[in-house]
Amino acid sequence: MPALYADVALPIPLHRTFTYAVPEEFRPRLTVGMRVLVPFGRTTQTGVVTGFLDRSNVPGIKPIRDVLDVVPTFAADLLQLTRWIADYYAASWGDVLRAATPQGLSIEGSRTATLVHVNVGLLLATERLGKTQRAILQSLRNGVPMPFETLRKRVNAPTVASSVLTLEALGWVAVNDTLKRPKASVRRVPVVRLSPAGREEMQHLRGAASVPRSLRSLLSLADAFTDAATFIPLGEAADLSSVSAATIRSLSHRGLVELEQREELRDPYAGAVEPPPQLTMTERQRAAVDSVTAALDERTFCAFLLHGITGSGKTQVYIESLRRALEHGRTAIVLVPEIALTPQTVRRFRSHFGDLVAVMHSQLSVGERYDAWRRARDGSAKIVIGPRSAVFAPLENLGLIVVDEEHDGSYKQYDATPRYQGRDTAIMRAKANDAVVLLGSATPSVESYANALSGKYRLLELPDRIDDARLPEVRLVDMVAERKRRFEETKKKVKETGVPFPKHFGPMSISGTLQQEIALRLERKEGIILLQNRRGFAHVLECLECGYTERCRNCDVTMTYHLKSHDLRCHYCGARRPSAQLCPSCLKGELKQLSFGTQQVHEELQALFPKARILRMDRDTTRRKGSHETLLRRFGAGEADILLGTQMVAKGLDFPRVTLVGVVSAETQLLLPDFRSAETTFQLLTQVAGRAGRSTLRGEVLIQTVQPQHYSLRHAVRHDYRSFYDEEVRFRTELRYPPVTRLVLVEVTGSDEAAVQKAAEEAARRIRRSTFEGIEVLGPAEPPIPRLRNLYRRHILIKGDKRSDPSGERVRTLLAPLVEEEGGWERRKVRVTVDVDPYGML
DNA sequence: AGCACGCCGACT
DNA sequence: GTCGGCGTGCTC
Repeated sequence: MPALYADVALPIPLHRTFTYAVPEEFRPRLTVGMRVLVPFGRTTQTGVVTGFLDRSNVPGIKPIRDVLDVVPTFAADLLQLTRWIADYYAASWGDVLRAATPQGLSIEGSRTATLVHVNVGLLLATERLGKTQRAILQSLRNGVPMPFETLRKRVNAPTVASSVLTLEALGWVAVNDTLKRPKASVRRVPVVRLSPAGREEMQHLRGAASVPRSLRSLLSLADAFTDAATFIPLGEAADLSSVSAATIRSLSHRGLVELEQREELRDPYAGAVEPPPQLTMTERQRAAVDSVTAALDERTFCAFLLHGITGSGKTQVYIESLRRALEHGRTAIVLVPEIALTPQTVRRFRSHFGDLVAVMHSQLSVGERYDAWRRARDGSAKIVIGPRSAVFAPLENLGLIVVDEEHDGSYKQYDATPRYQGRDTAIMRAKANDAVVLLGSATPSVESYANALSGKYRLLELPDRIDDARLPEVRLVDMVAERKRRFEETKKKVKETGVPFPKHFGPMSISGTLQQEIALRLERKEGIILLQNRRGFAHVLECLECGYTERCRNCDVTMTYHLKSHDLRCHYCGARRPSAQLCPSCLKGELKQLSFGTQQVHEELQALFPKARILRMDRDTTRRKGSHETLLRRFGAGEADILLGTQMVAKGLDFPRVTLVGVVSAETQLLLPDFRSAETTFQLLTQVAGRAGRSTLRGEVLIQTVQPQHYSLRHAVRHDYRSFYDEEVRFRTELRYPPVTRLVLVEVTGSDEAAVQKAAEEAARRIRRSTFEGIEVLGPAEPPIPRLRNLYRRHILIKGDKRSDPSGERVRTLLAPLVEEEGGWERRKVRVTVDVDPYGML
């Protein structure tokens, strides 16, 4: 018997479900995983049915207003997975489900206000009304219903509801509950073909001496069809035959052609199919594929870590493994870092699997994304490729999940709930589906490599480059020594020639060594890539006398100097300020730029090599959609000699002509106040080094640094991941960081610093009250960026021993007093966010 | 997260 | 005396 009540998860930060009555009419067809429209307070929400009940003693139960699905949006495995995310990452189930729903599928209730009173002018003239109320009446004066949200923006008020409702009580305004249509829908196009009658008529006409005027169009139309039985789009038929769409429609009225509406799938990557290149695998690659295949055969969960150096052919292993999964009649997901999801990546998979591949990408339109999701669900797509959120692809019979560049930080959502890790979620999903996970990287995360060494994952290694190309030679350039040398040289020159000593002997970003190598490549017409990462940490103005730096008044970080506009900008909140010439602190020194961003390096390079063609690639030059692609293509085509940019250049394409990679300063990454900085430095350097010398030409990499003795750099020079790992894991163990511990970062923010501090102390007290063996609670502390977008911040860091608490269950009990008591203390003037397994901790 | 209810300062 | 500020509590 169908149940009377349903539990519904709602996209609100309350960690529980709500019970609704299921009206008679919905009972036969409503199932778990379907989206429903429910009344909630004074609003309407889209929720997901998570279970059924035969009885409930919740007082004042309301009925479900509508059922939005015919087929459940969430199959059982996805419901379970989202539940796990909610539990593990301390988020509400409804919020997780919303994150897993294709964009545009949710329906939001919205209230609209309509003017009822006839004469606004009279009201405004005669009645005594508040400012907001007057503005509302003004906005509504033309009688068109307006959603509260629009109204709120129009009158520029923080909230508009109470004022409108007052006006409603006075009888001047009517309030209606309306629903916004979902943005994504199925697109249909008319298609046409000749009907049997039409085909018969054609036979007659072809034999006939003269064609009646009324049938001439049929004759021309027939040319458009290569095959009488298949439908072609109406527009196409009209174009090919020069018969207007209206005429074709009239032919259909006479029964000579058939018109139908066909669902069309919006696919921006359509036609990107190329014949696959011949696959000849190395012994190692074959062994890796065989291991994956064996696990697929067994139909049990198994996780592999594929450690393959750059250029070792990891993608081929992915492709062959995917092929095997498909042969087993199973489906697959390929997760890639957001930045790597380029048309080239897609084309590579499309060339092997054609239309069986569906692409999910945040840059697709809502409709395109919805169609990709639909193709996954109805089984017409067997492989879904996409970033983090593609882990929620509604595939049935999932056999394989590939996580490319598994160490990449973009798998962790850090800026919104749920703060989940896509790679770890993939592992949980595979586990629940008896599927195989293949994590691939040239520089595995310390966490994953530890799992591989402990036997939790199986390690597959590709230690050789596929084309037998040699790894590039990597050299460190000691910038301290370099500066000293340059100082001595200048001094000598001053002595010899008598020219005055330069007024500002500021640091230069390009060392003599790097300069020489660049000159050599320019002469040989070989490509050069220069990396200068972290825009926000460069371009800083410092006082030459006292070392003062200009800081943002909202965010308390050093501001960045922009050459074009000659002003200072905050990288975080976007605030601008003109830059002072004289130090406002000591009033003596001059403010000068002591470190470098891509723009500064660009200018210096151009001065050193006036003839060199330099392409700059950073967030400023790639803001426009597709410009990233264009820049890479231009460089690849040899339109420029030097590609200069931020981390983006490390993840681009392979350019055979590149023989020199220069890292302007390893410190920009290494000096970040984060426990992972050595790891991310090693990863970045290895990755960018991999850009050099993929062809027959041997590549060379120069890394400029002030601490050439640092282990991260030393091991990067020798391409020695394992030694780096050993040293890094020792440091992590000593300081009790992952992988030996599990971190939970509790952040308290608010505009009242004292309140933030107080709330943070209270939060820390509550956490400590229930602490237990193996748990360490640090803080509250001021984070490296103590103020962001005018909000003060405090961090509390929880370190939990992973061995005694492998699932994180026990650590979660500590968070209960923070997340369960939604009201009360934390609602005051501060916000508390919980980030389990955080990435950056700035 | 919204939204409503309710209690205190600045305006007619 | 009211308007509307935000602190507090609730939503099936």
